[in-house]
Amino acid sequence: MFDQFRNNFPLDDSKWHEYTSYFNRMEVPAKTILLEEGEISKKLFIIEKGCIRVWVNTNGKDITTQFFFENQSVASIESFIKKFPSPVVVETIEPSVLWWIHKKDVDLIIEDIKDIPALRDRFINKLFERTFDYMKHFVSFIKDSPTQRYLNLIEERPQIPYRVPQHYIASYLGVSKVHLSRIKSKLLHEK
Amino acid sequence: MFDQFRNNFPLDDSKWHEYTSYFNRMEVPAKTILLEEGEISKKLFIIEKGCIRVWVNTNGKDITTQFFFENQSVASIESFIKKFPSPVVVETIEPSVLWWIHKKDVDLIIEDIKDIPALRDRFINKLFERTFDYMKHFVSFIKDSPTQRYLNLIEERPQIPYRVPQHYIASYLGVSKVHLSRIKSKLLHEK
DNA sequence: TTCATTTGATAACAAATGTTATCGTCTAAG
DNA sequence: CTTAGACGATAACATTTGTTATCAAATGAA
Repeated sequence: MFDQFRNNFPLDDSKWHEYTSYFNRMEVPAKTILLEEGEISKKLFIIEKGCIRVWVNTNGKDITTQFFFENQSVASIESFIKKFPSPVVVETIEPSVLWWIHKKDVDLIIEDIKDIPALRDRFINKLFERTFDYMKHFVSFIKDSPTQRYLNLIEERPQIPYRVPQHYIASYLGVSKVHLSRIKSKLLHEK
Repeated sequence: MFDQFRNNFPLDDSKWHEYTSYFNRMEVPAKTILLEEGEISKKLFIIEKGCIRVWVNTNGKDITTQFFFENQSVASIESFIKKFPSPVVVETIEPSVLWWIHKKDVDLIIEDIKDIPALRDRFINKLFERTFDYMKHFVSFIKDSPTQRYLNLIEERPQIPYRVPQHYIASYLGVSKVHLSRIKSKLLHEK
C-alpha cells in the first residue's frame, strides 16, 4: 500500500519503516460509521479501496460536505487537530479497505519532520491547498446555480456522480434529491 | 500602529524595526479599489482604520465573500501566494487608513522566521484557523436558512450589520437585497 | 441650502426549489 | 427464486426566493 509513495518522502529507510508501521489495515462494509457526531477524532484514515463521505446532522437530515476516494486521507480535521467533539460524521459509502493511524503517532511524525525543510514546506503547502479548495468550493456555492454546480462536479470530479448515490450528491450540492433529479432531467432533454 | 503588537513577536529590536519599516501608510476614500479582478496581488494590507470587502464579479453583479475591519490583514490570498490573476476584487467600504507591504518583503520575512519555532508554529496555526473558518462558514451556508445565517452574523460579527451597507450583506449571506429586507422585517414583526 | 446619490423598505409578480407521495427498477440477503 | 430495501424518476402542490418597480429617508458634495 505505502510502497507506491516511497519516492515522495525524502526519508531514510529506518524512518520510512517506522512511520509506515504505525498504520493498521481494516476492511469494513458500506455504511460503516468511522466517527460518530460528538466523538473526538483520534484516528486518521487512508483509503486503499472504497469511498467515504463526511456529513453533518441537521435536525434529523444529513447533509454531505465532503467525499473521499482511493489514496486520500480522511478525518474530521478540526476534531482531530484540536481535540474538539466532532460536528460531523465520517461514514463509508462502499465496502472499503482502510489504513488508520493513531493521532499520537501522527503528532510524533509531524514533530519529527518539522526540521526537514522539504517535508515541512510540503506540509505547509498542503494546508494552503486545503484552504484554497474550501475557498473555491465556497465561491462556487454563492456564485453558481445548482445546475452549474452539478456540471462542475461532473467535469471536475467525475468519480463522484459515477460512484456515489444521488441523494448524497444532492445534499452536497445544496439541493433536495428531487430537485437534483429535475436538474438531470432538464439537462438530458436539451436546454 | 505596530507598537501595540510588539509583545506578540519574540524578535530582537533590530529585526522588529526592520520588519515594521517595510510597511507604508496610506489614506484612501470609500469605494477605493485596492486590487482589480485579474490583477496579480503584490501587496498585503493591514487596516488601521476603516473596512474592506472582497467580492467576485458574477456576470455584472458583485457578490461579497469577505469583510475585514481594523487590525486585520487583507489580500487576495490565493493570488498573493501563487501569483495567479486574482478572481476577486478588494475594495474599501469606508474611508480607510491602511498599511501595506510588498509581497517580496513578506516573502523575506517568512523565510526569515521559518527557523524561529514559536513564530513558525503560529504561522502554521494561522493557516489551520483560516481553513477552519472557511469550513465553518461553508457548513453554515448549506445547513442554515438565510434567516439563521443573518442571526448568526448579528451574534458572531455584529460590526458587519452595524457598519456595512445592507446590499453587501445580502450578497454575503447569499440572498438578494430585497429578500434580506424581508428577513429583517419578519424578524421585527415577531415570528 | 439644494440636489444627486445611496440606502432601505415594500408590493406584485415570476421563477426556483422544497415537500410529499407514488411508482418502477435494481440489488442483496434469505 | 423471492422479497425487502435502496435508489431514482416524476407529478402535484406549497414555500421560498428573485426580479422589477416605486417610494421615502439619509447622506454627501457643491
